[in-house]
Amino acid sequence: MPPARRSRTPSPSSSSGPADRPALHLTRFLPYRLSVLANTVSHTLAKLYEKRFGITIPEWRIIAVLGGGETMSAGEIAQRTAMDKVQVSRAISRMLESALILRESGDTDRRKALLTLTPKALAIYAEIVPMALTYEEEATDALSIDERAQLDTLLSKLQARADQLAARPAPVSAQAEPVEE
Amino acid sequence: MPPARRSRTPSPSSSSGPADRPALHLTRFLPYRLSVLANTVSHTLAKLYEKRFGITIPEWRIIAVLGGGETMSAGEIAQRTAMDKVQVSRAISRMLESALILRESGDTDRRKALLTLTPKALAIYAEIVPMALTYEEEATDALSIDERAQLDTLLSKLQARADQLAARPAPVSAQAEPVEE
DNA sequence: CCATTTTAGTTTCGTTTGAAACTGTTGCAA
DNA sequence: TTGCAACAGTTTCAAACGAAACTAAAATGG
Repeated sequence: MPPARRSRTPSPSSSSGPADRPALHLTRFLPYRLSVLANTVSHTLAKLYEKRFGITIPEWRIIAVLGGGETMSAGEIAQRTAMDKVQVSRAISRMLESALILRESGDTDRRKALLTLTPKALAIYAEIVPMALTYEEEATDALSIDERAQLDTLLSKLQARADQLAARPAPVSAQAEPVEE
Repeated sequence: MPPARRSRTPSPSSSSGPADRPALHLTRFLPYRLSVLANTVSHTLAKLYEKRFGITIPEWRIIAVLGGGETMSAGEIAQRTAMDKVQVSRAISRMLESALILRESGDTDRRKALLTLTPKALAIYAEIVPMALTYEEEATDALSIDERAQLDTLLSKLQARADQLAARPAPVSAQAEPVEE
């Protein structure tokens, strides 16, 4: 079937009629497409990581940011991985159990715990990074050099805008009023 | 700060040394970027939908595909929304409770239930679609016409490839062996 | 026909999630 | 100082999730 163009501005001339209602095709709707794509990709990688290393995506992210051997606090990890502190806290306790991470409380500030990867986790890092990069390469191997650059630009612009829109307080207009008209 | 280029192929000349290890910066890693972006967008929309209409994203998706007034089965909805049947089933039972959907069992095949939106849901549809399109417009308003076309192309290509990679059975090589060393 | 398999959808169960409450620690200000 | 607000991180609780088991109905085929 043909891609069925969306009718955002049906025609300035027409004054009414059912065709005037703006239509929405889910498969052309950006948030939907992003969600499905990100889901597909994450799910594939999650299975890969789980099968090979027995770790989850949050754990992988932590390994990714600590993989250089640095030490940082849970809060810093949260920032760098775009996860919230609850998620980080839980991932860390799993990693403590599986001896992937080392925690020692800082002496200057006993609230902050200093976290470092164990050699076991560093070994995973060494092996998982090429695996992740290979996946990324495969996912984009149908794209030209130009397209990859475009993708980079577009994702950055969209993320910046999405952050703005997320920060904006809910639009003043309609709030929990019953649907009228 | 400069975009910090990734060193995939550090230098063909060097034979060893710590700098040879492929590095990975999460913020440059496509799956991570997609996940964060999709999350930001979905979260913003979810709050919007919840505040204004008291519905969740799965419910919104169902409304979106039935919004034209069509009738279809749960399975068909699942296909069109890329949700699995469990998710659809649960969303439908919520919608039955809140009188957003009507279910009548088909006479030719009593396994399939025919689902239709109630007028209440159609009213939501009429109001939510412009809202969704406005969000989409705002999210992309920093993009040129060309860039929007590029985005469309890129998302389609990436999704197609991601689907292939997801369908592929896990790579033959390493499976659940412990990391040694 | 009856038995078996397939299909549609629901339920169950264990896990994951996110928001909010909570604990302990530090910084600040009266 | 001590009292209070801010901060780092954990726990709790209820909702949401996914995989697998389950129920019911239709299709298949012997």
